[in-house]
Amino acid sequence: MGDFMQWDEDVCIVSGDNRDWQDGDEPRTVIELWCRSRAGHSTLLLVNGLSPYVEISDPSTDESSSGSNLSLGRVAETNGVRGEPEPSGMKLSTMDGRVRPHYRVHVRGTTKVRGVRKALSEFGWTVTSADILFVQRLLLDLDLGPHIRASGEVLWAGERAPDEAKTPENTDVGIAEERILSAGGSGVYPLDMVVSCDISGLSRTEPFPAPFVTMSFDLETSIENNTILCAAAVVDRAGERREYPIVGAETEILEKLTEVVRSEDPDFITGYNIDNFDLPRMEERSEYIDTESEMDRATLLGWGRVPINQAETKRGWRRPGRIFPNREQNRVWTIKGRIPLDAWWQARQTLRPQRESLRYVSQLLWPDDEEMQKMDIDASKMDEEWADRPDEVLEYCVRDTVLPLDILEKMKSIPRKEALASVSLTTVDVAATSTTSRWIDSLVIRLADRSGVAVPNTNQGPRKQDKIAGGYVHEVNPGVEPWVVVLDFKSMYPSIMISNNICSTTLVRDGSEDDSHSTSPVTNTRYASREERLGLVPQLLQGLMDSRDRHKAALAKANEEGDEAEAFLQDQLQYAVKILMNSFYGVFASNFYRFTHPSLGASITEWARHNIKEIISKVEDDGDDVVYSDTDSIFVIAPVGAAPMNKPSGGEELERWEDARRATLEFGESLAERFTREGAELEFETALSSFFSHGAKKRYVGRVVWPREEMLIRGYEVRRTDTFQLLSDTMTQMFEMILDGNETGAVDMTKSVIDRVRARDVETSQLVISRSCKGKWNSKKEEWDFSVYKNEDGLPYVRAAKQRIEAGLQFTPGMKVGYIISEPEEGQKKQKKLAVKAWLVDEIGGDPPEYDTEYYAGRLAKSLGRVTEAFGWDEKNLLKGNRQSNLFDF
DNA sequence: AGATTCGCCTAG
DNA sequence: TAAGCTAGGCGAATCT
Repeated sequence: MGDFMQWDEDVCIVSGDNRDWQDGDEPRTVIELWCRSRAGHSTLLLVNGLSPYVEISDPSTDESSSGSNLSLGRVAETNGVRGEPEPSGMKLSTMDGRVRPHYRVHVRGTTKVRGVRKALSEFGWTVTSADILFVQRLLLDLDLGPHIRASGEVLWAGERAPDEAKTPENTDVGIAEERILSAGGSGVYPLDMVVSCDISGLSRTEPFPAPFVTMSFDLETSIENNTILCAAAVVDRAGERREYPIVGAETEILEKLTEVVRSEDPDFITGYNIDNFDLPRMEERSEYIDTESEMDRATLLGWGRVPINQAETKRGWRRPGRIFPNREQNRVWTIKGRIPLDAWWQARQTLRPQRESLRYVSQLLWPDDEEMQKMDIDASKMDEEWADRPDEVLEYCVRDTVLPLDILEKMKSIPRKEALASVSLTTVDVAATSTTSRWIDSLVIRLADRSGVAVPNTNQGPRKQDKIAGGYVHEVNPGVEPWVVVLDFKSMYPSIMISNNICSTTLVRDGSEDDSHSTSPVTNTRYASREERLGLVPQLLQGLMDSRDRHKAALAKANEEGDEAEAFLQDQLQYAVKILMNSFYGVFASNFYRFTHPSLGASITEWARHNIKEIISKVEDDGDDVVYSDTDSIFVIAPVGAAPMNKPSGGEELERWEDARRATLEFGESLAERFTREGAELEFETALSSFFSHGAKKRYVGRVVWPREEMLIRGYEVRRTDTFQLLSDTMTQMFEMILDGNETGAVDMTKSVIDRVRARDVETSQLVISRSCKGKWNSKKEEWDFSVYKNEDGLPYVRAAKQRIEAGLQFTPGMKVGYIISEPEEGQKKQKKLAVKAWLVDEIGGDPPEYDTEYYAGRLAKSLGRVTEAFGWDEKNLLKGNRQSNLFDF
């Protein structure tokens, strides 16, 4: 037996899984951690030493009980239980607010947990901590985050492994495989290294930017028969890109693509719309191609980061082999050990583009780069294109794999996920593809385990329950108001949770009343004082607030020292903390979360409404006017006397303007100071030289003069992705003029735009409207199903989606569908519905459809008329088309 | 013509 | 099933 190579290094955990195995007679569970090292190679860690467990308590016991009334012996004899239950001390149950003795019950493998949980519940035990993934359990129990130091023995060292890690044994596939199997692994994993370690070999490290490897891919497929015509992949390894154009028979294409995945070993897999197009298509084609066995199919689609062997390819009970990409119940795709990250979805979430085609998004990001937006292949006629000019199609395919990498890079998607993983202490895949409740679980359960609080299971079943009341929104009057200050509460909901100690562990449930309690203003919901018991959530939120301050300080320091990399890292971290803090309220106001109670969310908003209303009435008592308020903000007119709203270019007028600005700032600061108290910091956010609303809540505009000069627009069409560009641009221009006091000019400008529309003097692309459209694939009928809608053909965007599909273009549930309202054709004139024409120019070029001039003139007049009506010009007036708005128009 | 319903999108 | 929340505006179709 040769020597084992001892090894330790810093890695970032991409993803994890667990594997039950037999160590002789002993059932064991090993945790597999797929990691990227700080130095750049990939490492699979096989971690042994932790066994799955659940916790139990006897509901008939309480704080004074020395044992349980139910039989612990019977627990030990239950099928799947390992050994005797161990007392784990007195714990608080957040289900009933009682403290009672708890026991830890070890289970013989993760697959037995479900059965043990069921059996013990039937005996009358309350079972807790029973729905936590075993990988998550490792991070919780060892208090790890994604960035760890790992030390163990190198079982396998592949080509890209550091030379100093290599020995004759660990570079020999046969020997390595044997050693991996006896450490609980499944074979030689397709990573640079496989390292075996014990839980004692893992410890948390400071976050560092891991040099992840990303692969982007794209398929071109036949519209006639769905076959794959060609494919491309590009791999980004520390900024170095390698392109793989792939042609050949369909089987060959799939094999080559799979070979790229297995040899390049990427952590992230991206592409444009891979979730809904490329991955499902590959699954379908690989199943269609007649293979002898799942082992054979693995050569076509074995993208999972596991060895290709019988165990990994075999379909288990309700579970396909780990070797294949898999989509559970039509939801997100999982690829074991890797992270599928669809560039389409990321772009949509981050950029909120008006349209979502790859072409449109590229143009948005790189308006000057023609090469990136070039579209010389008609995707709706792919079969002909492929027959006529395969080289160009392949080139087009390669370009469409490069763009998603550039898009992710531009949006900093991957560093953001890594930062979120770091602050929420989860693996990177959980941060990237999971949901807010999982991030919060990671922090809350960790603290609960250390604080003697039992961890209940996630609430199952359909949601019923009444909605809780939300924030307060103040009425707003139509018109312009000069010189307004905007103040808002800093992190309002988190602050309320902290200062009132709101948590399921502190909620007073027994009706007791004590002066020390924190009592909500209207419903008198009570929470224990911090001194009596500091809530888990307030404790976590305070920690997050402090850590955000630390990251911000580190960011400032790094900027000062010119350390760009460090500044970037700290900025990502502080931003991730902000996101995470703001997620708490939503999760705790939901009704499925394990640590929630209907009172929690309701008390938070109750305090919020109380606080803001109290300030409004105090400000008004002082004689100042509150013009608007939404949830945590308040807009107050600054008493500055008569001063010009728009900045004069010089002279005495400019001085008066500057005096007004100075007085406004002083007023804002004085309000902030006056109303800030412990745990409720009211910040002076912005000063406006003018504020306008047409009188609807959540829709307003302001000219900001402090802390920077800009226009602030909220709610209006300008902000929305479902209006057309011309409306958005015209409205922006109109607001500029209104805020300068030039109301007549605004009306004239608007009228002239309406005239131009009527004269067909605008580009049709300025008139595209787009909205998200749902839909389900009906695999029996082989068609898209829009029956989620009560009246599918009554919705313009659904009609447009159907036209898209008809034209042979892709449709993805949830995608934004663009369309134009056109003149109704002769036969349709009687119809009351709008004549919709799908906008396909972005994808297949060609002539745009003719637009309906009266419809667009009407839409402009309606939206802009709502605004101008505030000073006497209504929709009808705008439509009159009389450009000179002088006195005679009235 | 006004009211009602559905559905999307935004503010916070 | 898996799942952050509520308040609010408005367009289009449809009903009265």
